[in-house]
Amino acid sequence: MSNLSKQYAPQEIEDKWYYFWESRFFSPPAVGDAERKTYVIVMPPPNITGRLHMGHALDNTLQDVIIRFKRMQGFDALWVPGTDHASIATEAKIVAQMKEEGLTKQGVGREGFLERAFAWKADCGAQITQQIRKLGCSCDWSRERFTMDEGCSEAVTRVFVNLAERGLIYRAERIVNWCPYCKTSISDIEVGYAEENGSLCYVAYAVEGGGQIVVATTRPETIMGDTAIAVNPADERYKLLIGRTAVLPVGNRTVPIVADDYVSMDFGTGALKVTPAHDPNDFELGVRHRLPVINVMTTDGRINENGGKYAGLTIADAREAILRDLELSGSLIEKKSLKHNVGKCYRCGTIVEPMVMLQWFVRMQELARPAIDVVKNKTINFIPERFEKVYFNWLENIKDWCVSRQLWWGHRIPAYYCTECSHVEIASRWPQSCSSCGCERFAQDEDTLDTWFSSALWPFSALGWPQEAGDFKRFYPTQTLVTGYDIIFFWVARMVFAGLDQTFKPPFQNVYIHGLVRDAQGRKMSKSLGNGIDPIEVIEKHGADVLRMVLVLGVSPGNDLRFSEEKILLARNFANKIWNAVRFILVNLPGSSVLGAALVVSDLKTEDRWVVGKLNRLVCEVTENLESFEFGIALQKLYDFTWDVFCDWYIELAKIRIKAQESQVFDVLIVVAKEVLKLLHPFLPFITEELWQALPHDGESIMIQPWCQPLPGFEFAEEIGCFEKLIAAVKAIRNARAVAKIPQNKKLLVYVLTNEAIIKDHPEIIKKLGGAETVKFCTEEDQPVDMFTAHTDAARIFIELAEKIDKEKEYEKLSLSLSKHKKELEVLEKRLEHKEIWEKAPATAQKYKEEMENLCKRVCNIEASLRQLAPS
RNA sequence: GGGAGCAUAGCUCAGCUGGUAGAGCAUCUGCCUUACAAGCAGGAGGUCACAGGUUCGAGCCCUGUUGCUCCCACCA
Repeated sequence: MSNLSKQYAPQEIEDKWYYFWESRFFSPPAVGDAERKTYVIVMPPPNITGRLHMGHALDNTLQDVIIRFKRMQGFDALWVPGTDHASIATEAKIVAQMKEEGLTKQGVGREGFLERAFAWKADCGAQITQQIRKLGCSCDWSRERFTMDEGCSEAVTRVFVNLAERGLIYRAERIVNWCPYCKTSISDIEVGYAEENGSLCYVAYAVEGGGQIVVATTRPETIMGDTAIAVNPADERYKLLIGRTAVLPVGNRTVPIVADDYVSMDFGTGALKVTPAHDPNDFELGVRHRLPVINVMTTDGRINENGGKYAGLTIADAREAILRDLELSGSLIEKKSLKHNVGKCYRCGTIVEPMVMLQWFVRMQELARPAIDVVKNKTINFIPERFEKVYFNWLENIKDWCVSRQLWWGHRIPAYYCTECSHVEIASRWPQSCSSCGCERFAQDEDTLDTWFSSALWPFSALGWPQEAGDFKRFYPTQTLVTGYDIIFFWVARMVFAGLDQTFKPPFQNVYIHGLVRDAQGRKMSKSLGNGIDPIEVIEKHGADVLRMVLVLGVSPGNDLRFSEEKILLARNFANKIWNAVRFILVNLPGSSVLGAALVVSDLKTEDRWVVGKLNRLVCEVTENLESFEFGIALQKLYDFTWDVFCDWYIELAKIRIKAQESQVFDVLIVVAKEVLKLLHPFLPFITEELWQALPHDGESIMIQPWCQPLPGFEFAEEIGCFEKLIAAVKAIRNARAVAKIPQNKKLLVYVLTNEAIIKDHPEIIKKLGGAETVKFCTEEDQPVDMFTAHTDAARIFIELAEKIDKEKEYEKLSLSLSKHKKELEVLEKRLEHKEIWEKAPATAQKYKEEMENLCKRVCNIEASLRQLAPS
């Protein structure tokens, strides 16, 4: 089989192999051999809001690398794929889609809306799973899940009911973040703060019985919601006013002046208008002083009927109108510009309004504790470790979680209100009768749950929980979670506490955190910038392996990654390199003989031992790197070995033997190539499969080959060092040629003076790789005098020049390099002078000593040459 | 206000537990050597941000400084 094209064409092979694998190897049995260990990853489910972006490609590539590696290591490796209903994001998309058709949510009704949503899910979900396939992900599609499928929904209901029974879920009027655009409450972490220019208005309130009090506010439009003015009890300026009442400058209502430590005396005037309905701190203050709560806003971001004459205005308009009125009435004392932070909805960017509303909350304090502990005691490891801090910081300062959303797309809250007595039943099924009044008519809560509520259960709900048998039993808890640092709070922390609380086990052992994919300029890829690169386009142009390589090469845990055209070329060239290396073997392969046989030490030639020994080291290193999630380093080492050791040296060496009709070299070529392909397979699954299949092989597929093991007895530590002396000699010749400016196509006459057998025994290697026509070995006595000289530790090399050398120049040059080497020697000597190095780092000391010896030899060589050249 | 990350060749970045600074691209020189010009060989290019400290030895550890980025908190 040698009909491979000169250049690698991924388009022709990828789909073929994917479907070959999918039907055979992705799905480990639910009831397995007890001896076989499992390794499980549950895929972070992509939102069904659109196409996959580069972040998904990175996330999934890393997971596929791990899962393929573990599968080859002999684990029953399971990777569960799925998609997320992404309630708020998806609902927004569907609303937008309906708007184009002139429809509204209310118009089509809840049923009609859900019908559309499920159709959207079917469509978008299928597209996403197709894209994941294109990437080459070896996940088990027979176990594909969706956060709103029957099982996951059951899990959600069950957890909600369970938490409610234990008093960990409650419904209450609390201040929440309201997005007037999405028309739903959102949790604290779904609000992003950005600094904006605003103004701080100083507004005078008349005090009953005379005088006035001036407050500073950034939100004059909420004055109608004021229910107090607060001052610090220690503030001498206001001591006499505490307990009196003030009159609102608009609307004429009176409010008490209260004292509270919360108020800082040095901000503004030291007096604070208290609006419990629209500010979290004011709400707390209101609770302490039993202040009434007056909501002045509607859910779509306007002033409501409590706002009197301003009712119906948008918040921005109301602010202008009130300021105008305050100015007219003389109440507006001053307006200073002030930079302050404004909260915006994570999804749509609309300014979020804090509002008091009746919502459902999860009591977090008690749930957070165990989640902190499992990371503290290393039951769960973050990679890199530093993200633990972020995690602890959040959980240690946790606030209750608002989980109800005023949306339709999601898990409907399993709370049922008795239509007679309003009693609430929380149950997994529609209740039979009211436990309070006995009547049988109920209305279910209209709200749905925060999308992250179901995400929190994903590691176990995706494995079949609450069904305890089957997949859940065999595969839970999982081993590794791979995700980005941007969702540590949103998701990771919540999975940990939900898993511990519901299954009594941590849901995973390792949390591998990766960064964001940025563009070539280092900017975040985003829709608004239009700088996003579609992973599928890259795959179509260059193949999935190239995309995967770009994403893994240079990736390091927790760090962002730049994506550039330059890297694509690097990866493409590498794919082409391996392709051609194997093609070289195949086109030269002698026809009939059985090749790629197991290697026998005694049969191996010196360069074979060198390459096999290097491969052995590579296997150890790459395995270690993969075990510790150092993917970028592992791939870099594979790149270096493949290109430098295997292609540039070993294949070049093999050519000599192929020309001599030796067939045993093919055993080594094939064995090394296949081992490298196996090591590369987790990273580049398609090309490695294609090439592995093209080489003589046993077995169905590379993806189920046992992972490479270092071969005992094939370390060849000494042989490697020895052979590298020969390499150094060849390099010295090449170098000398370049320095002497002899073009490549001109063959050289080379003399070599050496005591090393490895060099003396391989004139053919020096000829072929050094570009020499003739190689002659000489001794001290008969060494040539008028030739260009180069030095290695082990040899002195003379090459014939087109012109006679300038002895003086040559002498100068050699003297220079001699002094350089002597300086190096001095440095080493100095280091070894200190006794401590021998005690603390004997290996290093030994290395230095050897280096010194080599350097000494080289210095001797140069000195000898100098004597030859010396003007008499 | 609190925390984190980054600063290494012209550019983009690697560099694990301290042991003589690496890759790709770009650049320069020479090669179409029958696996690959998406290639081969060779070269040039670095006070590892700055200042101290620990150590026989620091890109790596400690302290401080500067610059950039991010996250969290949110005194109206």
